[in-house]
Amino acid sequence: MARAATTTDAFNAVAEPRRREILDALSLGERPVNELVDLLGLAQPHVSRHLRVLREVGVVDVRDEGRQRLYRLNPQALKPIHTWISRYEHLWAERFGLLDDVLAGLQEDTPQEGAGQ
Amino acid sequence: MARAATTTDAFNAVAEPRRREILDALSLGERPVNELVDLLGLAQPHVSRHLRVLREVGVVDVRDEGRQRLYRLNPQALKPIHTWISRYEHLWAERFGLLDDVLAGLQEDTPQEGAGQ
DNA sequence: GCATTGTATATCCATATGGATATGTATTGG
DNA sequence: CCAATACATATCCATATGGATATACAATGC
Repeated sequence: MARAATTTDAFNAVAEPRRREILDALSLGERPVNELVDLLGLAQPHVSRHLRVLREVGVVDVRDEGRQRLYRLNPQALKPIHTWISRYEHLWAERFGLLDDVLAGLQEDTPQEGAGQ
Repeated sequence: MARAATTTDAFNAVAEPRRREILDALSLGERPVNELVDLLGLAQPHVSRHLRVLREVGVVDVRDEGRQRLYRLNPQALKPIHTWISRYEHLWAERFGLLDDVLAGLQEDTPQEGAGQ
């Protein structure tokens, strides 16, 4: 079996930097393909293809406006990524590691200092 | 040009579900390859290969212990993912969209209600 | 030293990628 | 109806994936 398709899920879709750039651009508001082409400096067919991938995983939506197609971010579809990665967030917090939290919970009176690296 | 290598960055590395499973397992503590093989139900060479990818992007570290190799999570390397995705977090919060925040900032006295999806 | 255990590496293979380019389709204007 | 604009789709191609399997290497025990 080969590598999972980019259209499998949001994780695979946003692994491509260009597609993240597209999402970043769309986070500022709806945009036609044209503008994205300019912003990314890619050929139009490439941008259209990237948009297709993003659409297939539900990360963007489209709307027809005359002969333009306005793409719009659908942030809900990014939620699983955030949910997953958030599990790890506390591990790189100021206080390093789990142990500090555990200890702090056990003896809640001892003042603490950030052991930030 | 083909798709970026899985070893290009953390984004590409964690696009593979099995590798996320490995990281989830390692978030509970250091583990030898053996245990990961059991946990994932994959063939040992596959697990070793996944671990290589994760190691190349710096998401895990290894330590030799006798004839075992103990893998350990290096959460720092996941930070870029969290940083990126966090840009979008507020978009799926209770209050939907940016506008609410902007308006709330401008007129800080008007009480607000959740404009739930 | 040799077998055993624990991992890593080296093939083989089907698949889909992403860039390039050409062309198809839809909307607007004359 | 034809040209122009705005996108989408259809190739072609090199590449590396991830699973399978066999094998190499390294440490331990006898």
